[in-house]
Amino acid sequence: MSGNRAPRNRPTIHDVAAAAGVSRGTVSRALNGGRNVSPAALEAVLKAVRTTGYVANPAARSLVTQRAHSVAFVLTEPQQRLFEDPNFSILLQGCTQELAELDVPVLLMTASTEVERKRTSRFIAAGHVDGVLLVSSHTGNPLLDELRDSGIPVVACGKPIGHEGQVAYAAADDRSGARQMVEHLRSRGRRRIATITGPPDTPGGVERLAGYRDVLGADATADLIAHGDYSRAGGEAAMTTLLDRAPDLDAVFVASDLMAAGALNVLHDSGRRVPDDVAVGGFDDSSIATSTRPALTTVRQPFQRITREMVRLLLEQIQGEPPAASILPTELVVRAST
Amino acid sequence: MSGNRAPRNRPTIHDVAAAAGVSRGTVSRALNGGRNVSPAALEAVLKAVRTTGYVANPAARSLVTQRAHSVAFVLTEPQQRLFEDPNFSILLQGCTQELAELDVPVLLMTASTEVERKRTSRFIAAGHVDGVLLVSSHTGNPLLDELRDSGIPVVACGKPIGHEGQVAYAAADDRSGARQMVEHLRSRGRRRIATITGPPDTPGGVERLAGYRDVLGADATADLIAHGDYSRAGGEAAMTTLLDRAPDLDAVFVASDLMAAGALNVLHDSGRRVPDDVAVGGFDDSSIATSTRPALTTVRQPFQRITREMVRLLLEQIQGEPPAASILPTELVVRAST
DNA sequence: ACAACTACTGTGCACGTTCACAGCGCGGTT
DNA sequence: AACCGCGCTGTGAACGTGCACAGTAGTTGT
Repeated sequence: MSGNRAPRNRPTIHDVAAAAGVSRGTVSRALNGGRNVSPAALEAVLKAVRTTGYVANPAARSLVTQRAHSVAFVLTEPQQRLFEDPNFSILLQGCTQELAELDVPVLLMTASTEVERKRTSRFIAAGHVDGVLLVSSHTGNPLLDELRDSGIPVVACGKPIGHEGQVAYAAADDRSGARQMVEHLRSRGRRRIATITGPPDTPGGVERLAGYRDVLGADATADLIAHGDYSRAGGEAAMTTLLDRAPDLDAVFVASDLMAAGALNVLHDSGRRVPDDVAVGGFDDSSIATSTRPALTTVRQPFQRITREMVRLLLEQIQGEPPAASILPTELVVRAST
Repeated sequence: MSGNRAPRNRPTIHDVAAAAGVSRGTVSRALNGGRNVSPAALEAVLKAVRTTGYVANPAARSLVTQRAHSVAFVLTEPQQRLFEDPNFSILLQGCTQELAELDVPVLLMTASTEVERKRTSRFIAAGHVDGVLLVSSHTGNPLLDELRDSGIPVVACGKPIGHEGQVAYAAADDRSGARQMVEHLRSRGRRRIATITGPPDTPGGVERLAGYRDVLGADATADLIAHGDYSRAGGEAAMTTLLDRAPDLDAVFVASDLMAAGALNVLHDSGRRVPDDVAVGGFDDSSIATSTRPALTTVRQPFQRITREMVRLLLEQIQGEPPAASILPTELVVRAST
């Protein structure tokens, strides 16, 4: 299968021990924690490590410690999302950076198709990683059940509908964030406030709609509510539907910035001015929000805190603690579109 | 350091051997390749694997095979790029998918700061991965030298300036692509064709400018050339400079779609119509190209082929073959902006 | 009949590390 | 004098796998 293998000249812990004039055990102790090692031995070991260029073999360490020292970042969404919606990139980048500081590498895996899901599931069950960061908005994916059954620590991003209390997660306070936005639109004097929601099988789809209803009550009539799928095209389609059903609307709360960008295009094409005729509010405060024309008023998700919490919750579970949840506050960011 | 460890109930190859009534060696042979195994033994092993739920321990396997069975995807750019510029996401997604089919996971690592570079370098030197996919446009990063010295297989994305012939790489034919675009602009009757380049220490910055000069010759005067940094803001700044220096320009070839999006905004704000007053051509054909107004004429980079070649070149090197290069053709995509 | 070959199987070893245990010298207490 | 605890150290035993080697039985060739 492989070609001729080069003679491995990598120094082992034996070489370091010999160079330092101590035993393997002392070298190991000196490098891991350093308890019960005399200053003289410690110095000799460190010097020997420097001269030999020794680096511990991760496979050998994993074999005995039963720890992979790595975690998986699993995306169950269609892969296209990874590069259309900046949210996923931000989450990935945040988690990677957070974990890199702890010297824990991140394995990127996808599970959007049946084949991929099986592969990923088998891979994780093989013990290749110590834990899983699961980014999956849609519910009903059997991967979460499989992971839970295999007993591996998991942290979801966003409330895992149907698994609350069983699976750890970190999420923004979607409902309260939606309330902030709709109240803001009202305070601007808007009375016919429509909404474009996320898919009803996602926490963002459910919670942000609930926040919208909290504020509008009976004013939240069915003609003012259209469903999107978090894609730009979905936002365009939903906005078209809304204009058709309620041409007199004077504001739209859109459940994601990407969909809001699509909605802005449709509003522009219909001849309406934003915000003069129609105010538009987004959700996420992703990089898109500042590049639309006009710049988007939106609800900032604290992504940095979310990724930090995801990592913390995962490491806690790896240490043996039970799964917990973290819900983080959002912030209204007012720009030119409202 | 860790809590109380659960009693490992994971079945080992011993358990499978016992259940199948054969020896460990036979199980190993049956699962790897299956040469010299009797049909009866093979079936017994497969059945035992099913009943026990056995999955090979990757650490133990790596320890003996001296292979990590994983590769690293290393990004040396500022991290912000990962989620602002869709190109990186596409490369990452493509490589991940390509490798997933071979059951090779991808470790995502960054090396934008000094600390990160050292960490990544040390990590790779530890033998945690079999090879490196290096996405680094800027030259002069010492990581490439470090990796080469450590003898690990590396494939760069884009020609590694100053390392040609030493490091394998896959890249689009930037120069020829730029020629295609500038010739297209000329064929539309444009005569004052400006360009916004990439940074001069990147292959795209150098080659695409060279292609522009190939076509324009003496018409490529200095006032028509502005430098960008592949960011949207950089595109805006460069476009502003160009309009200031050459207000009579009637076309711009921009070395990336993201910068072109920025340029479009500036042109719009200056009251110019695209393409009536100024034609705009981009480069990449990233997802941005279809979401600008008007949609962007651009040069398509064959990202799928690039990632496929990167993976192929890497696997080849891991098998012991010398580093090679792959240069792939581009394609002009005409939309509304020219 | 004997040797040689083929197809298959079992066993020992090595991979490089961590961990538990035992041993050591030393000073202080019983 | 015997004992104990303490800080430090070396040693053997895993961890689970793949591979080289030797060995077996059956078939073929001379």
